[in-house]
Formats: sequence, structure tokens, C-alpha cells
Amino acid sequence: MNRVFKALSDPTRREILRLLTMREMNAGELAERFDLTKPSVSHHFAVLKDADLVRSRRDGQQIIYSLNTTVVQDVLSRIWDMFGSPSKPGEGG
Amino acid sequence: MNRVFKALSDPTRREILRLLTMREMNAGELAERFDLTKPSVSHHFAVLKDADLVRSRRDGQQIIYSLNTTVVQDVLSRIWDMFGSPSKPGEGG
DNA sequence: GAAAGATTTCGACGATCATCGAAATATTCA
DNA sequence: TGAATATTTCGATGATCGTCGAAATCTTTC
Repeated sequence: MNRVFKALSDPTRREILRLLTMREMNAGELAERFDLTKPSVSHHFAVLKDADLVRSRRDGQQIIYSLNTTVVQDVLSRIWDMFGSPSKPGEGG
Repeated sequence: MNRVFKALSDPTRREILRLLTMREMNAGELAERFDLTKPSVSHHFAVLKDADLVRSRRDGQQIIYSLNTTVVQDVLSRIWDMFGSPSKPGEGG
């Protein structure tokens, strides 16, 4: 769970995730969207994969990235459970 | 929004937030729960306050921390909107 | 097999971050 | 006013992080 929060702590990676909610994209296509070198963007892919938030598959020369939908949903549920229903003081928590 | 994610990226701070969902606590009470010096824990309070996730008020010699419930709820909603309903490829997003 | 294209790995560098001990600030109580 | 308690601020330090250019890996095509 810590890797997930670390992964989400960088704006570039959050933007990658947001783009992938639209449709899957290959590495070069994603890299074009950022003012970063390809090695830098590739590093962000690795962090997101390590957190299990995205998946990748090869299609010819290209690597196609997609959102790991089930994990993202599960993670969001956990976060919600952790902070989403705080009992107010005096409400009996 | 970036400050929020940065704030959430540290396990100690997430634990502070989790504890505060139970009930409000003063600084010393919270600090006892961690194997950290008081200056370190105090630093985490500052980060959480800067992200507007917690509030503090003074009661005599003590500073009482509580979850900023409305902001936490709002933040979670935003995160959910950002990643919560990803359209699968071919589903027409 | 060699050239070309897409992507990642490597090694390094500067910035940011979590942590600490010491000192400073704020409040209470005698 | 001065001692005691609670908490934060300051200054420093080691670790982690995002970034880069160069080199390596993998695939396709000729």
C-alpha cells in the first residue's frame, strides 16, 4: 500500500494515470505529453508498474500501457475505508 | 492538491490521520504512538496542516489536533472522480 | 546479419525529505 | 517573576527521488 501512495505522490504519474483512464497508450505516445526525456517518463512507468497500478504488454516494437482497473478500484476503496467515514467527536467512534 | 498527495505519501502521516478518524488527540498523545522524536512528529503535523487535512487548536498547554473532515471528504471525492470510474477500452469513454 | 526504431537500464547529479538534538516559544502554576 | 510542562522552530545530516545523457535491449525490416 505504501508503494501506491508513493506512486501517487508525483504529478507526472497522476497525469499518466489520468490519461490511461481514457484509453490505453503506448510509451512514446505518453512520453510526448510531457516535457521530460523518455528515460524519465520510463522511470515513472516503472514506479506505476511496481505499485501494480498499470500493466504493460508488448505489441511489436511498442509497449502498450493500460490502467490496472481492478487494482485501482480496490485501492480507492481501501483509501475510502481508511479516511472516508470519520466519526465526529462525541458521535461514538 | 499536490500537497495532499505529498502529505499522504508518508506512512507516519497516514497513521496520524487514521488515529484522528477515531477521535481528536493532543500532540503529545499522538507523538507517543510513534518511535520518533517530538520534533519529527511535529514536522508531520505541519505537513498535514499545510495540506489542510488536519486542524489544530490550543487548549491550555496542549495543542489538540483533529481531522479536517470536510476537506478529507472532498479530497477523497476528487480522487475517486479522477480514477474511480475508468472506462475500459472499447467501452466508449 | 545489419540498420533503424522504440523503450529501458545505467550511472550520476541536484533537490527534496524525514529525522535528530538543541534551542526557542507559549502556557500554567506557585 | 520563575520553574515546569508542552510543543515548535532551527540547523544539520543522511536517504530518497526526479531528472538527464549515454549505452543497452528488443523488435522489425531490408
